[in-house]
Amino acid sequence: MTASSRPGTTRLIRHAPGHSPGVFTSRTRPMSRYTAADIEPKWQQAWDEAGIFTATRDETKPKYYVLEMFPYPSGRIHMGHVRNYTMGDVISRYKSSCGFSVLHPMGWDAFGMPAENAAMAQGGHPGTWTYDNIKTMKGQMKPLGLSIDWSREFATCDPEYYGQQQAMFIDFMEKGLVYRKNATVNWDPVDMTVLANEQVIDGCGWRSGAPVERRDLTQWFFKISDYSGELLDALDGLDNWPEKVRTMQANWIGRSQGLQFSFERVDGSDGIEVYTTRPDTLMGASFVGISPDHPISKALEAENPEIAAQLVEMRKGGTTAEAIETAEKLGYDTGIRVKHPLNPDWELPVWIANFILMDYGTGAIFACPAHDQRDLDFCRKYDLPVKDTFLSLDDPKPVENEAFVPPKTEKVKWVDHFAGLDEATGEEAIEATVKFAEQAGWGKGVEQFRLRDWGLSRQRYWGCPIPVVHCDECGVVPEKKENLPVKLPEDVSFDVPGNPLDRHPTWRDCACPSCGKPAKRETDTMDTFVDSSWYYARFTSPHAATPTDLEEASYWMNVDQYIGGIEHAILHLLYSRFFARAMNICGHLPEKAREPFNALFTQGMVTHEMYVGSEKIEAGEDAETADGTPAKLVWHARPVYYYPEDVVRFEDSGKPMAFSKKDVEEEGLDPNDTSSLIRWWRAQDELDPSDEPKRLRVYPSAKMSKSKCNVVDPVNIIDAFGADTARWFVLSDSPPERDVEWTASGAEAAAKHLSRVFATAVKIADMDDADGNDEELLRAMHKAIHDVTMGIESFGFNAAIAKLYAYQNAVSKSKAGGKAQKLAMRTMAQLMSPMTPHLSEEIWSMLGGEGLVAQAAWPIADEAMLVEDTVTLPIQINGKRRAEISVPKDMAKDEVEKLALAEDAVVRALDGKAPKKVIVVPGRIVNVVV
RNA sequence: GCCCAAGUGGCGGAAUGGUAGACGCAGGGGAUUCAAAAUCCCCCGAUGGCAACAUCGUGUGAGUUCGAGUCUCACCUUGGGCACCA
Repeated sequence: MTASSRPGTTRLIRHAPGHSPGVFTSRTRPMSRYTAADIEPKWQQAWDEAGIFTATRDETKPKYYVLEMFPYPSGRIHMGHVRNYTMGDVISRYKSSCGFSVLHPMGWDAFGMPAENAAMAQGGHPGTWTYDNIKTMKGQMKPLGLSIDWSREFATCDPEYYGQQQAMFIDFMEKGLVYRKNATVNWDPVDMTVLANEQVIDGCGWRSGAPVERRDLTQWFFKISDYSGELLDALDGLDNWPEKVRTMQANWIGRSQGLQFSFERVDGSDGIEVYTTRPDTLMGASFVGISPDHPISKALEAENPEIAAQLVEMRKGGTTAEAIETAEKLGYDTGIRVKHPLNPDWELPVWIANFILMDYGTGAIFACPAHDQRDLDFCRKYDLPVKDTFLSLDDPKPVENEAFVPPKTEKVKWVDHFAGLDEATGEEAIEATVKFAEQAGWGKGVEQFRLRDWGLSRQRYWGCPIPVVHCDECGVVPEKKENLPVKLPEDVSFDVPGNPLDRHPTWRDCACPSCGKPAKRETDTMDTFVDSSWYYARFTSPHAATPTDLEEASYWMNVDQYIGGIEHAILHLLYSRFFARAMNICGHLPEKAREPFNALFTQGMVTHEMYVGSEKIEAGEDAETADGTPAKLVWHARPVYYYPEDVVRFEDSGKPMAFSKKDVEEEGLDPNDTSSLIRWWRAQDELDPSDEPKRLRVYPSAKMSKSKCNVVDPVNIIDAFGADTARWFVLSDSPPERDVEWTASGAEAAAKHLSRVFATAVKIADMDDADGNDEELLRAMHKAIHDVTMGIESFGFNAAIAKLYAYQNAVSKSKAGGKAQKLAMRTMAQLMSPMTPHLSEEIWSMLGGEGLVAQAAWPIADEAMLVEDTVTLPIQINGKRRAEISVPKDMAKDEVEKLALAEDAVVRALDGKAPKKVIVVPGRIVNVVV
């Protein structure tokens, strides 16, 4: 019945008439062995010719927009890209099979510093570097067979794109969403540019890593802080975002509720506004503190050199985490006195204190040392009074050198207060106090946010020019929209630091859009995060003459599934959420797109073992060591990283061993002969255990990085195994949100599996269409359909792949008739097609599938086939499995119970007594309690 | 310091409150081969036992439940985020 498998013989490959793109007929060499290099280009061409990835607006179908975070064109794709885009591709292809009209675009986040750095280092123009890189990377991505609509591709450095960004900037200006102000900014001394607060990490530039300096500059800002409350509240609705990302954004926006009020000055001049989240501790006030950058501090500084000197000292403090932790509290008594709002006879001193930030709240506070550690440290240092306002109920002792700061939900006893009960929680007391102050009219409850406006000016060349003009007569005027784009000049040099636009001989010169007189262009360009804040919207109409085409945007938005790295949890995603709102206000996006990403998935990294050896190096001849020995006699080791391909790796009793391939070959050993390698290594170990310079240390799971040499180039993998293997591997093994460790054996296992599937398909294609013995296989098929579908739907790609392994085992062992086997194998092709699209097409056509598998409707599992007629029920005794019985699936409960109680193990356990209780869960389990 | 997430074999990891360890890797045994590679088949948590089987077992300790990897509380460890934000 089953035709014998004859490897090496050619086979006829059938395909349905009428569904044959040209490439089908050109197929000349049916294969018996899986050769990705032959299969993959062929099907990519077939997809191209059929144009199946071109997104088309089809009002009769539901739409689905899949987006992966677009790449920076650094020059080469890496495994992280492969993993990211493969996940998106699985979703995209799956949704397409399910009947959705899918949009799956790709573009380039192309502005930014590296292009300028390259220009500085090796000459040339940043644009040339960027577009060359894009070409290379696109060339590397194409072989992956991604279902991307390349007709929508753009780079953010295309004038068509950034021109629309400029148009939108002008719209934002009109709506009051952009403004210019003089501000103390974060200046990166290496990149010679300004950074947003979000881009300063531990006091250092996010890109350069250099400690950030403070500078006063006139800068452009987006009014993102107007949306603090909305951006925070809307997080609750983002059910399909990772909890982690929502928490990070909520912390970043940082809402607090408090009381704002003014301390009247004893000398009658303007009062001092303060903000506090603990107004209930007002009776414990010790002094009023103002920031060194507070207007009062600045005024005093101008007239008093002693204060000026003190302030220089106070502002010095570093911004790094350790610096803040160890920073000493510094203060200066201004001599100013203010009145306590509840008792005009109670005077408080006003101190300038280095720990008070100007840009949070009002830049001024009242200090309650008993219940705030910072205030307490300050008061102890300058010998200011410390007064308890409440005590612990359990341990009511006054504060010494540790402030008493219980959770706001803990009930405490109040010793001095003016509103609320004698025993109350902090929360209750705060509420009562705010109410009291508002009624008395001296204060009001306010909401404060940590989020500040987004400074977007950058003093760089390779970015989107800010489309405004500075006119002596008219001031700052937006460029006319018909003059857009304001293009970057081509003739620039990077031989000196600073902004080439500033020193360009003519680029700045222009006519004032308002009065027509000679004027100067703005030379700042936009932060590159602006470019990535709306690209998802542009993809819906990438060639429109306006930023978006509202009709297209209304159809395609929102992004149904966004996929990217966790590193963008705050910056990019917060800015994009703001931009979507601003674009809605300007009419570029529909109301529903104010929250642009319906679902977000953050994928893990691809890691690889790291191989580290050491090299003994001689110190410089002139150097001397501490004890005076000439340095050239001193040896020390320097870590040396090895590329995986230069390493011979094997395991000795499960312990990973690695040696440099060069060393092994010099020893005259065969790198593939593990047993002699182990003998060699063990012998070496016994002879001279102290000297093992040749053995490399193996560190697992390090993020792939060029400097650590633990990179695997996707191009090499595709050359060696094919795209389908690379795709299959990055999805298997680890859950997508976690890191996946790239291992050579894992990649080989993936390749082997695909070969097995192919071989099974070849064998089945040769069978005749006989019936018989089909039941078991059909059940396995429907179970696979069910399980794989569930896996994809829930982002459990690794689980879906495991089910496909199991299904392959079932199919290859099946004794069913040819007809059933062919159906089973076609279904295999369909279920695998989101992950391994090329191999799936090959198998599909080999087995007479109609058209392209990429266009076939996703199979639906028959529920009836998922339930077995007879089930194996485990029998538990007191919750421990002790036996099992096989029964018809719908056997009555008491029948099952009778059978269970007759089991040997149960009889033994009962020892003649009656069971206390018997639980029968139909089709699941029986538990006997004795 | 505050907030969040995760701890399961030698390894990556599966498990709607219902047979813990699916699937893969590594390892062991066998078939095929002159031999090897490739391929195919079997075994593979720990302890005891020739075996049937028994006992233990999902970071630690308690709890809820007929039944807990899964739910609750406390703790430990690791990873991540925030942090002089009043």
